[in-house]
Parts: sequence; C-alpha cells; structure tokens
Amino acid sequence: MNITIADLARITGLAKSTVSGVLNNKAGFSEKTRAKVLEAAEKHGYVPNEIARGLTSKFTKTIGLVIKDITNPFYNRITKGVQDVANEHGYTVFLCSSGENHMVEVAQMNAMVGKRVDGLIIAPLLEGVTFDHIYELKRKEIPFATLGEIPGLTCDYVEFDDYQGSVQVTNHLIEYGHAKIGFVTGQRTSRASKQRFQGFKDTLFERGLTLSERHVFHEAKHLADGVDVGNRLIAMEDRPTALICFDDVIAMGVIKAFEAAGLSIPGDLSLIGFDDIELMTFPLTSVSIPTYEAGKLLAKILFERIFEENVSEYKQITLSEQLVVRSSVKRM
Amino acid sequence: MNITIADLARITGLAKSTVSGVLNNKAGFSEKTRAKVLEAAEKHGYVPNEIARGLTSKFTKTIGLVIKDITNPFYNRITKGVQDVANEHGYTVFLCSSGENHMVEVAQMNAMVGKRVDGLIIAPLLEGVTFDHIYELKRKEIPFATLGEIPGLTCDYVEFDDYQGSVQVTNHLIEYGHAKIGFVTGQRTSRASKQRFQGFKDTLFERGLTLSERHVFHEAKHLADGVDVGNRLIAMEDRPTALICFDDVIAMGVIKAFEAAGLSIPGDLSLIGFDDIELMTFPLTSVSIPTYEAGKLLAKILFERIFEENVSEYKQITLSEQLVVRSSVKRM
DNA sequence: TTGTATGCGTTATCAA
DNA sequence: TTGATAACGCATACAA
Repeated sequence: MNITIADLARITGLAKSTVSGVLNNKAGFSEKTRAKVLEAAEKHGYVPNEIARGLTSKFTKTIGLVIKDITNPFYNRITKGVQDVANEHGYTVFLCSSGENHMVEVAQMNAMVGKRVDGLIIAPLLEGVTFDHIYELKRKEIPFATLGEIPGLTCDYVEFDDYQGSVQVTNHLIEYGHAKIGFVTGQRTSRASKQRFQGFKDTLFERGLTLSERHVFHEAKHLADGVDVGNRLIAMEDRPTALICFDDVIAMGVIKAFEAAGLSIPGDLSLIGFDDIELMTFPLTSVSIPTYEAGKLLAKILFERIFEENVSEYKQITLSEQLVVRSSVKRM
Repeated sequence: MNITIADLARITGLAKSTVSGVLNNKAGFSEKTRAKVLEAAEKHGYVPNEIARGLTSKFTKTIGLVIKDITNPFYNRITKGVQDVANEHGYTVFLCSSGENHMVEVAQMNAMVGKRVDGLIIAPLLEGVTFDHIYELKRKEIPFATLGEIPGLTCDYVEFDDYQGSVQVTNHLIEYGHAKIGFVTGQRTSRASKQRFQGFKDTLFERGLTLSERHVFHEAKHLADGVDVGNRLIAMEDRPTALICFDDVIAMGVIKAFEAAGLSIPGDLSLIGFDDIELMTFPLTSVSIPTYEAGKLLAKILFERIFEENVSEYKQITLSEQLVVRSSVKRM
C-alpha cells in the first residue's frame, strides 16, 4: 500500500516528528536532515494521508456539493463555478446528484457530514419537503450555503429571481400579441417552477388575460417529457399560440416534436424557455440565468464562512434573470 | 462541532466500545443498553466520523473520478454512469475536472490519492503526455481503471473504437457522393481525435480521394471554436462539400455560424459530428457512443478490483460506436 | 454483557 | 536541532 511517515522515519533513521516537520516545511532543521527526508519521500513516492491529517487538523480540505441532476446544463454550470473556486483554495469537491429525490438528498448530505467535509453547498428540493436535515446542519455548526432560501432558517444562500424572469417572459409574449399562452411546469419539488408559474399567472391576470387549464402541462422532468407535451399540443384543437417551458431542455423536447411533425416554431407555436443554455442551435428566446456566477458565489460565501471565525452576517443574495430575445416568438 | 463516540459514552455512562458495538449492530448487548445508546445517538444527531473510521478500516468508501470537462455532455454521461454504480455500493465520488490540462490532471489525481480513495477512474490525456502518475498508481497498488489504454501499462480500461466510428462516417459521406470532405480535430492531447482523424484519412486514401490541407481545422475545444470554423468555411472560396467535426459540440458551433449567415445545412454544407448528444434539436447525423454504459462499466470493473483480493485478469474492453443517420448530409 | 488497551497516520507539545 | 509522546475518533482484540 502507501508509504507512511513511520516508514520514512525508519528508512532515514530519524524520528516521525522530524520527518513530519520537514515535510511541512517547518523551520529549524539542518539542511542535511531536510535533504535526507525529502529525498526518501521523493524516492518512495510518499503522499501524505490527508484523511489522517484531517483527524488532527480539523480541516479535510473537502467540500460537498449536492445538486439535483448532473446531466442538466443548469447544474453543470453551477458545478463548474463551485469547482473553480474550490480548486483555487486547494479544495476537492464531493459531488452528489440527488436525482430530485428527497430521500437521496438527505442520505447524500449525511454521507458528506460523515466524511467531515469542511462545508456544504446544497441545491435542495424546496417545495413539499421538510428541511430537518438542513436545520440539523446549522445546529451542528457545519458551514453551508444553499441555492434558494430555506423556510424557517437564517443561512447563507444565493437565489435567482425566477418570479421576475417569468414576468418578463409573459410580458414579452403579451407585447407580441399573444393572448392564449400555455405553460409547462417542472418538478413539483422545484421552487423555480412554482415561482415561474406564479409570475406567469399574475402577469396574465394583471393584463386581463385568462388561462385555460388545458394549456397547462405539469411536472415535465426530462427532454422526453417535452416531446410528449409537444405531441399533445400538436393533437390539440384549441392550441395556445405561445408556450412557456420550465426550462430549455423541456423546450428542446417541444421543438423536436414539432420538427418531427413538420410543424414550425414560431410559425405554428411561439416558444420560450429558461436557462439560455449554450448547447442550443435553435434560436430559442430564453431567459439567461447566471448559473456559473451563482456557483462561484456560493463557493466564495462558503469559504468565507469556513475560514472566518467571527460569525459575520449571513449573505442572502438574489441574482436577476434576463430575457434574451431571439426568433422563436411570432408577432401576432 | 460534531458529537463523537466518546461523548455518547459519557452521556450514557457506558464505555466507548459498548457504544461502538451497538452502533455497528454487533450482537451481544442487552436491549436496555442498545436502546439507551440508540436513543442518545438519535437525540444528539450522531453521525459516525467516516474519516476516523477509514483510518482503521482500510476503506474510505470513496472513489475518485478525473474527467476532462464537466460541461461536455460526453463526460456528463460518463460521470452519471460512474455515480449510479458508486451509489449502489454506498460509495461517494470525488469529481475532478482537469480542463484538459496535464498538470491539473496530475495534481488532482494526487489529491485523490492523498485522500486515500479506495479506487480511481481516470479519463486521462492520452497523446503527447507522460504517464508517470498512472504508472505510480499501479506501483502503489491502488485500484484504478482508465478511459482508454495507457501506453506501456497493463491495467483495466474501457475504450471506444473511435477509428472504426470515423471509418463509418467517412464511408457514409463518400457513399452520399462527397469527394471534398473537411475535418475538424479536437485537442492535441485527445487520442479520440487522433484516431478519428486517422480513420478519416485512411478511408479517404482507400477510396482514392485526396485531402486538401486547407480543409482541415485543428484543435477545436469549445463551441466557440466551432463557430469560428464555420465562419472560416463561409468565407472560403473552395469550400468542402462535407465536414466531419470532432464532436457534436463543435458541430453545433458550425451550425450556429451557418444559420447566422443565412446558409443551410445540408444545403450549403453537409455535416457530421460525434457523440450523438441528446440535447440537440438539429437533425445532425452523428456517431452514437455508449458513454453512460462506459461509465457504469468502468465503475463495475473498479469495484471488482477493489473488493476482490485475488488479482484476476485485467479487463480491457472496447466498445463500438454506431453511426446514426439523420438529415445533415446531402446526397450529391 | 461490558470495559480496557491498542493501533490507524498525522500533527502538536514538550523535553532533550 | 531532534526525539518522545499524546491526541484526533473509531474499531477491534482481549480482559473482566
């Protein structure tokens, strides 16, 4: 297996503490000793056991990141932001994907706590679930930051203004002359979905428009659900003139269905998504969300809390979303 | 901070070993003691310190995964495959993205070794680099599996038949009547890119076709590079009739450039990519690569080696790639 | 059925 | 300048 400090001590004929001291660049060792230790370490490929080190030093140089779905570009970008900041600090990231399952989220969070990560970043399910596992985190004084506000808890978090993003989108459609607008919601446990839907309904109401329940499609999870929605729309007699999708991935599914059926967007349906993902050739009007920045921000806030002993104010940051107009919406 | 077994022993008035025994479900404790321990553990939110446990038990229940780029769907799928299998075994995954930088790859691999992961899965740079860090892994008898064969090393690996995939693609274009075919290579350190390019050139030669150096574009990394290639093609007088891109992301860039210029694919250029990514609305002919299966396979092979004491044969698996014909190639 | 002692690999404290 | 020893939190072997 791996060579240890004790092995090195035996090899060099020095004491463990001496070897340790040299390896950690402490002052007060002769050049001769220093060289002897370094040479032996190099020769035998010594790699310090971080896990034993973590036992004493109180820092494991590891943070945990719990997201919902690693294959979604949204969480991809957040992950990259977190990773980049973590690497700057010489930290490694435990990545877990909950698959939008509360039980899994709790289990994975506990696994990270068991591994004594120095801190945690969590993108938790936010609707229709309990938050005991997160309250517990605060009780244990484990540094953490969340994507989205946790009800009943004062903690560091970063959130997106999904309500406002949705209001922009809806107004945009109305200004383009749309009156019959449909909506595809995301997971029931997603607050983003809830707020986008609410912003949509509120704006319709303010503008004096009505929403037909038949034009609302619920709980789309994957691209395939988007395809399904698209096909149902194609078969529908009283089709809406425009559709807002919970995210770009769902919108992609709708696009695929329409293209397969030989229909056109925006000719036969105007379409808007959320996330403004880069991997999109279709000129989809969408809402840009600063996911990468959010990831970096979450990590920065977390590291501040890990390193600063003084319990400063909790950071609670709302990032705005920005409508990006392309050509998937027709003027009526 | 976190509560320990010693704390629990003090609270219950029992010995550490008793508490430990009950917590680990060992037989031979009275119901009364058992209940007392469990209750106290529950009440104080005891989570075993896996890192201390790992010091004795020789298993950290952690594996490391080093990939090249987390935002690329290719590595996304591999990561998901690895994660799924790891979770089945109750393992957590350290995820590192090397950003296609050899120094970073070495550093991150060493960090994982330092954290004493039970095993490693690596998607290393395979061309124009040294493999000392991987040889070292074998010398230390740390279980690992790689994506792609490591020169000069007998180890577990899974690879894709990129050469054959490229031959399929090239033949497809030739059968559709294309004679002037361009190619966009990926990173210089990518063996997949090298083999795809080689398969392409060999097939051209066999079919008696020639390759113009002006139609080869080198080292495309991101979507933006694809856009760049697209724009250069648009400005080119003697444009190839077809273009093979290292991967779908690059192809997306080319598509974006052509659409922005009001040109059509396949009208003005036939296009083929690799990876067959799901998040694609454009009907791009591409090569399907079983990335998710490869991730699962790599993890399965790794766990076999972690758990089996007997040094069995090394597994060396080549997965084939499959051309998926859509409508981005014009019949000439 | 429960308690004591020891070791895992490292760092820190103190003594030599 | 170097060495011996304790401590971190847990598991295990052994003793009571």
